[in-house]
Amino acid sequence: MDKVYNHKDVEERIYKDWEEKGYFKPEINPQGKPYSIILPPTNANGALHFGHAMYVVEDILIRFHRMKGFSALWLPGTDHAGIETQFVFEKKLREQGKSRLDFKREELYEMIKNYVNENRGGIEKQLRRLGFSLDWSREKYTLDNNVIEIVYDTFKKLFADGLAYRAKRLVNYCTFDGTSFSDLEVVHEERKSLLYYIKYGPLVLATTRPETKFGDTAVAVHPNDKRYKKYVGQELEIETVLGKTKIKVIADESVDPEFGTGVVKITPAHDFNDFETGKRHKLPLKQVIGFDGKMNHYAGKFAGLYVKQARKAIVEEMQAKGLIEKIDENYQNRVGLCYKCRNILEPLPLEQWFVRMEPLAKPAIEAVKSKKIKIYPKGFEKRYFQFLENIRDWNISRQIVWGISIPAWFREWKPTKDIVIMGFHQRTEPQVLSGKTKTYRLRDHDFKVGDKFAFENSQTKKIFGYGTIIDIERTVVGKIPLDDRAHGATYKERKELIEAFKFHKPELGVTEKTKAWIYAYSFGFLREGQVHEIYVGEKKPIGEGWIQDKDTFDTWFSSAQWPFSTLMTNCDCKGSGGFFDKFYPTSVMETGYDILPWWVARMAMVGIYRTGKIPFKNILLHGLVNDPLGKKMSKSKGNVVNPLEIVNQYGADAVRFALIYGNATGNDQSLSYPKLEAARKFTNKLWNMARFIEMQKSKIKNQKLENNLTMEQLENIAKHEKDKEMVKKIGELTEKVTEDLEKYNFNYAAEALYESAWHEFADKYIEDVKNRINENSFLILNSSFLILLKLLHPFMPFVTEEIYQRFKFGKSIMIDRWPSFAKASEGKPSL
RNA sequence: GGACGGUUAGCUCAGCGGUAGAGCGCUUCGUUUACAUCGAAGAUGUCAGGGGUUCAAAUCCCUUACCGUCCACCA
Repeated sequence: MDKVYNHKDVEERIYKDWEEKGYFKPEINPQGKPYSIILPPTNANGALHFGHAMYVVEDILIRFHRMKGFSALWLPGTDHAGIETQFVFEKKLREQGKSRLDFKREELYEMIKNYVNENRGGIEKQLRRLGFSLDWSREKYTLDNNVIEIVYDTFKKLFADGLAYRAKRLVNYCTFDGTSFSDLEVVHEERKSLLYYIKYGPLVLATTRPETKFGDTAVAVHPNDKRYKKYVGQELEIETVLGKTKIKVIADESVDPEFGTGVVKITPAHDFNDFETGKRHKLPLKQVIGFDGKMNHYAGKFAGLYVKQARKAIVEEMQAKGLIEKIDENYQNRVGLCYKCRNILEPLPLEQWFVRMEPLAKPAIEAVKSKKIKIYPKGFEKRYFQFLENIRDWNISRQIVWGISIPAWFREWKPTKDIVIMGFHQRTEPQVLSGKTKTYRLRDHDFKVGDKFAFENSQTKKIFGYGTIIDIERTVVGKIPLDDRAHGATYKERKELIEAFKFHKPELGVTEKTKAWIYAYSFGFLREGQVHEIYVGEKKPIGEGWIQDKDTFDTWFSSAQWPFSTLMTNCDCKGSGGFFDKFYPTSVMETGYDILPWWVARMAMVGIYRTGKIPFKNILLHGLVNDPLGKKMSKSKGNVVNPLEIVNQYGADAVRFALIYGNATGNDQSLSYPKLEAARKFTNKLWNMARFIEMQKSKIKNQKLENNLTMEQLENIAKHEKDKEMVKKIGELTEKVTEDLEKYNFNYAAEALYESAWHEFADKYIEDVKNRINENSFLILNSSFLILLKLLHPFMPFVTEEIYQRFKFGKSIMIDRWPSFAKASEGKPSL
């Protein structure tokens, strides 16, 4: 053995050997109880960063359980990372003087696909460098066909249950990147904005966005504001930069009389608050800013200007016309920025797919409250609840090409002459508009599948949408499902349903046995003159004129399904049942706390919804690795440290140990070079302890001493006081490390191991035994060292394996068993 | 505007009800025949400030300050 441990001679060779021998597969413990972790999917196009290095926690758990005899599965996978990847690619295009707009959708998709394929496999190699015992034969990709199928099925189920619906709403739209984002993806930033006080006829109002005034469809005041009471309900004639126009004054509770002048302009198409106010007062949506970020024709001579330019030009002209009373230059507000390009997001009205969150969030909350899912460290429970309790519907449409296309089809509605009308009570109209796809009837409308009909508001007699019948069920009231989300309304008891029917047809004397018809339909709405039908399914429906939804799913929509989509598409290849049955729910979901709402909470919701079971039993969250000065690593700051360089320099074992040692689970840490150096020295110390023992071996006559003894055997043969003490200490250490690992107290275990190995075993025990070595004490020395190695193996897999193989003539430590200790032995022999 | 986390030795951080801990650094001595090193011994802290609970508080409660993070549609 060399005097110094050289990780470069060891790590690559050993990893290859492990992988070739199939040690990472759960099959190596065929009888074991299942233990499973799904690795958070890494960006297929990405490179390793310290966030990935923290997954060492998962490797520790997997190696620990594998040695304990579990059938342990650690399943890797990669994510197409839609927005991330498309934007990286677009940046490349820009460098070549091109843009995404120069290509057709299909072309762009192919280009990105090729680009990703060229880079794929990179991150997997890097994860191997860290020693991660991932079952690579089971690796999945979010764009694998069978994964996509599962994503489609989930979407279809959501649609059929009335939980996925299409609605035109204001979305956070980045006019630079050309896509909308979910609420979570908006970065809010405090900014100093100019607050303009603008004259609206006799009124003055304050706004930061004078350029949206062309989209104003009202001005609002608080209903109790005495100053303005006389104007409410009036139509004011006002002077604008485009000449005279008229505007209505409304009263709305949402107006804060204290802010500005207490008057606010209502621009439903460009402000989230105003959109809501507009809905309450049935104000028209007047979009004056286009998806290209430019003013449209409503802006008159300002049309074609970008928002910023338009604001400047309009303000100048207003000032010239004396329409601006004053400008407050010290006003602070928060603006929503695109998390990718940092441009200001424009709230724009767009028709998108939304997922109703409340029905999904409730069981996810309940799962944690009832301890079916446990969160570690416990402090994160609050954040989990906070997010789920205040959740809003999730916008899952993205206007990018790199992603899973949405299996939905639209077509323009062409009413036929003999269009049939189906009446809906006024109060059910909102249900239909938000995605109701079933209706119960007591009258046979003589519909056939494929028939078209118009939705009519029975009270106002107005047509508000169209539909095509896709399924008809003839039944009786008593057999109508009460908890049918696709019907919009759900009933707790049959009584309520019968009441509802009586409301519409009192003359029939409805009972459970009354005949009923259930019509399921695809639906389309009348909106601003546009009419279209919606159909959900992968295949183009029969009929003319269907066009597929051009959008793709939010990447997190597929990620949210990762625990079951990976397991449903994997098997143990012996035909004895799929991985889903065996490994779902997974044992632990381990990831950085920063994606708790983005990913973990959504997995909990979607997992429970789709499979009826929790997706994982435990949530374990690790902290962030900051730069040595404690600042968050980021490309823009230029302080990103490449973990591979650190691995090259210190060895994977040292990097792993340094990340665990002295850092409480879930806490952030700063990358510490002294700690890395200390960990490197620790690997070297272990190496030299082994070297010392090897040297002693030659002094011993009995050469059969290579076999390690169990704790029980050691206890029996220890004669010398110091030997007995050592055996006792090793037993206690085994117990402590086992407990700490089971409780996810990785740092405790690492610290105890470091302390015991170095300061007890090496400094005290070896120093003592050195001068009195004989066959008996050598056995103790050798065997307790091997136990130490096994305890250390989950943390430092490479050195421990290299030494172990030398001691055991090539046998792997990975297929040895975790040491058991007399006191709390699980009743299994330790070898 | 809400919420969470942090504030402990020069530095990086553990500890979270029972007389202050680790790594690195520092001081002294020793070793260089397991250890590009290692060992032995040592110094160093009103555990952010204030108040409270307790026989006992770095550890629980309240409060203040500073730092950090997350969430939130105020023109």
